[in-house]
Amino acid sequence: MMTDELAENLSKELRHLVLLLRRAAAGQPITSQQYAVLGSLQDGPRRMTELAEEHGVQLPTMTVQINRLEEPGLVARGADPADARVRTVELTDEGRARLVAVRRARIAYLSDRLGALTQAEREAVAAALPALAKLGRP
Amino acid sequence: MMTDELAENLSKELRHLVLLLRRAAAGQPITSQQYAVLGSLQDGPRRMTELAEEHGVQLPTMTVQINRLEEPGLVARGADPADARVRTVELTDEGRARLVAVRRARIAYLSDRLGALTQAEREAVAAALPALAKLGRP
DNA sequence: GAATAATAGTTAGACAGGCTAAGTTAGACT
DNA sequence: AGTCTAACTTAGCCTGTCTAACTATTATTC
Repeated sequence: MMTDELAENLSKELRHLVLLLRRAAAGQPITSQQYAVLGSLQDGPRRMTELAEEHGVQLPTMTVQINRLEEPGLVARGADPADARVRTVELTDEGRARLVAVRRARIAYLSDRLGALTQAEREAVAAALPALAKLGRP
Repeated sequence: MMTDELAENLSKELRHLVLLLRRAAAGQPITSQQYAVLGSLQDGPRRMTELAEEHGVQLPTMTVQINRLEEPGLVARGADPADARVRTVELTDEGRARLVAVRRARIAYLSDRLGALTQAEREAVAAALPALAKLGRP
């Protein structure tokens, strides 16, 4: 297999990316997961099932996540008028503000880190992003 | 800043990579972190402090990790003859076997996923790996 | 149309992974 | 000898994840 060597190298580097992610999230008022969930809500209300699927977790996990975002008022639960079993979730104004602030901080951090690369390295990262995105969602 | 747009896109894709990592680790006999720690031991014994630093965690976290690897006999603790405060950790034969098996499974999974990309996409990923590695360790 | 299935969520209990604070033991340094 | 520092471990807390079991609602089927 031609891809085996690449797979091996990719496997080694995934750990570094986890560390990068940890550092990018450090010191922020919400966790990386909470940020991701808020991001899913920015274009309007979603149902629990959708959110769970989108984030690759089971429903109970999403219930817990949403509980923890609801408690400080970052999201609000609603109901689907067409189906009383369904709970919808949407951003509050405060949640939206938080999302924007955290996004800004994250981008600033990554931008700073990217600044430590050479121009060629940045271009290589940019060129690989679509493929990495594709890898992540089977 | 020129890098801001790249940072924004990278930020978006990091989540997909987390999912990739989760899937690559799913169904294996040890967790992703445990695998990473075993990997650090393959070239010989290490001290706790080294391991913690290398994995970007605090010492107590590594203590717990090693406890969980020691209990099923995948690693063994030893002593440093020169300094009685230091604990060393090394792979057992079983730990080494486990490491090899999990590595093989991970690579097989990633190789399979990479097979779903085009040749050009694989090349883009390969070209970006060094830069991604550099990003992850500041 | 009542009984049964399936669907959407939640609750409860378990475990890994991470942290800080505090304790222990051993070396280093006046 | 006495104090300071270093290397670990222990304890307690939190997040993130899971499965199993429960509730409530909708869909199906006879």
